[in-house]
Amino acid sequence: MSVDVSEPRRLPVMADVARLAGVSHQTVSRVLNDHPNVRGETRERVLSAIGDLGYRRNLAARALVTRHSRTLGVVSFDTTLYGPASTVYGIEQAARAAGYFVSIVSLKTITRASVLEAMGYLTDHGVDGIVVVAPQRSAARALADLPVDVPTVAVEGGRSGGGPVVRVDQADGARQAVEHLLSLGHETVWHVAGPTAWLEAEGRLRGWRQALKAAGRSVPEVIRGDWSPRAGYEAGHTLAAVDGLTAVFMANDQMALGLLRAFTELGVRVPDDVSVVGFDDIPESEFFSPPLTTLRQDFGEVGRRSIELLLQRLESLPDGGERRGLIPAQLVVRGSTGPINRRRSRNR
Amino acid sequence: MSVDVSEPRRLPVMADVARLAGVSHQTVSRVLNDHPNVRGETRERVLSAIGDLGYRRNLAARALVTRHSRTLGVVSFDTTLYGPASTVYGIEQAARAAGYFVSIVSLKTITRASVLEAMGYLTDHGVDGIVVVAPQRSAARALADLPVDVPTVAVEGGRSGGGPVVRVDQADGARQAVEHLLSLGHETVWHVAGPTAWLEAEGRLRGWRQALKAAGRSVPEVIRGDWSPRAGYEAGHTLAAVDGLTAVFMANDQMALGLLRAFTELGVRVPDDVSVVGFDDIPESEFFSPPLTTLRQDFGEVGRRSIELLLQRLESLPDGGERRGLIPAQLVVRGSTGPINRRRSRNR
DNA sequence: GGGCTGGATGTTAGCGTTCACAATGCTGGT
DNA sequence: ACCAGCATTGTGAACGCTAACATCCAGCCC
Repeated sequence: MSVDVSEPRRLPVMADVARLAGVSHQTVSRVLNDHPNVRGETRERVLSAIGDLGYRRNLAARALVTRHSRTLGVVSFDTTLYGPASTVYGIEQAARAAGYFVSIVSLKTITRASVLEAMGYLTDHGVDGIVVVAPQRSAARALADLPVDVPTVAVEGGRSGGGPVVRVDQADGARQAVEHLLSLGHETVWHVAGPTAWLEAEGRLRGWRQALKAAGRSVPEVIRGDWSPRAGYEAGHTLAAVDGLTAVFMANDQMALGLLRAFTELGVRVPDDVSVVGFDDIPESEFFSPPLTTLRQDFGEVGRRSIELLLQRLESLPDGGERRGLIPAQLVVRGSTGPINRRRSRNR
Repeated sequence: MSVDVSEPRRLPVMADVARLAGVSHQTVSRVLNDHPNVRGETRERVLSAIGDLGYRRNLAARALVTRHSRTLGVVSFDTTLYGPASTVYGIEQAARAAGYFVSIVSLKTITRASVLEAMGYLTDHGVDGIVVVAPQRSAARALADLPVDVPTVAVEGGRSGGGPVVRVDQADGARQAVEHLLSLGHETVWHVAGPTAWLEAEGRLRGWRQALKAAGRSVPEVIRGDWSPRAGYEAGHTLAAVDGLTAVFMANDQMALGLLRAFTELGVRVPDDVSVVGFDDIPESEFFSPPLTTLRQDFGEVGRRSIELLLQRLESLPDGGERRGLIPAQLVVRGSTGPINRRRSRNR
């Protein structure tokens, strides 16, 4: 009795396809790479041999000789947060649409060393380009004097080195928030900012301050948070004790949520007593109590633009002159802001 | 006048290191791969040559000959959502800790075809193993009869094929939710479920139903949502009209938020009139109004366990016998649940 | 001291692809 | 009828690494 010990057959390689189609391996390669000079009938024959064998080309071998991998690297900080997660998602979709693959490194902490290590890791793996989504000051600095020679695009990185940067216009968003509140009759606007290490936090802070100054209003003391709802909650307790407070601009929606919670506990009514504006427009914001007025950031567009810029450099496409993508934030007015109520009867 | 046209110098390769260190390239390879039989002094020499030249090994060449890439693939659905994002994050951290790299494919829609395409894409790129984070029924089916021969682990996939699966014990979580509510004196518990296509939704639904039956309670009609806050909001309007309603178990926190919003608008007090339990414990839940009682899923642990199982298969580590990781959900009691209030005076 | 063991190192041959160049055959203009 | 020119196809040599085998030499036992 002979058992059918099927050979541990290797996966088919180009030579196998060539043999079956009765051509040389080079012709197979030409078909695969859409080389123009292949006779239609030959192409058909090769294609059907590929189909029969279930051949798939070995990309490692290809990468070895071409020196590119059609893989893009992404370095990101905390992809658990809505903003980075959405941006990475946008990047991934755009990259794949352009025929690229995406490898990702999520950093727990952003330091010059960790960013550099991540980029080294990615270049070792032969990525053709890198998008760095790391909106902290330290990441921006790490990028500025980069020893790596892989094309790179920064997201929210505002680097000094002049490399391409894609970001949302934070300062302008903050300006819109302030002007919206002032137009409702508020005398001034308080601000709970994000950590100083974050460029986005600084951009929003700057926009807020400038808008107030431009309108000739007093600029209240800045309160700092760490983006978390808890920080907003604590800020809420602080702000509830401020006399004459009527409007607050929170640096992100999560902190706005914490603030709303604190205000609810303390009997501060929104928007009757105090108007609140957030930033990000996370999916939950529309259903806060009250629904949050906030600034929408189009993270998908950020991802797309960064891939676009990266591919421009990679494939030396027509430059378009545009080295920076500045994407506007969009004010979404909901129930958490309203006209100032001068006859309010808050009890503190 | 002679211009110093510096050669477009290639990156150093192993042969360059070998020459500088006065050894053969194979010895360099041995040093790099921690082969035991290299004299200490030789190793030092090689290492310092590597340092001087800034040599980094070419992983494409390595992958070509070894047939592994030390890269793991992740197929995921909508990494914008908190759950998938956290899981992917956990996977990435665990993989990197184990010396693996992570490539990711995010799917917009889950179909058998799209999952298969993603996996083909990943195998083309030579990944050594794949984690599929795609908690829909269709993804589970796609995995069941997989033509690809790469080791795979499913997350939340509960496949019939018997491959390894890591998941949170949804049904048990739902049971905890129901028992918590019953213990507070509620007669029965309504449920707003997720889409039928999602295995998690079905698991929670099953657990809810079984727990009610086990306690001999009536099982109300199921309401379906799509996980979004808006769906919860609409369910809130429906449920506010239900007579005798005192407790609701929402299939996720986002829908719970929408429900809370609807109840606020309609004057239904939580927890005085109705108690509400969510599922997920997103960072925002603690700051809802009121803070949400919910079931915490340890997504990081899910990621770690899935990598652990995958590596077991890849490196044929001691199996541990465990082909499935079942991770318990943990009840977090907050302000949205309370004892039944029989003398309530709701006005409908 | 001769053969044997085993550590340390070198040599050679791929891995599967693309690139550069060569070779072939066909067309058409003169 | 001849040759240029082009489309089509084939040949051989990289790409940079690891695996397998070969070699050398020291130490050891009987």
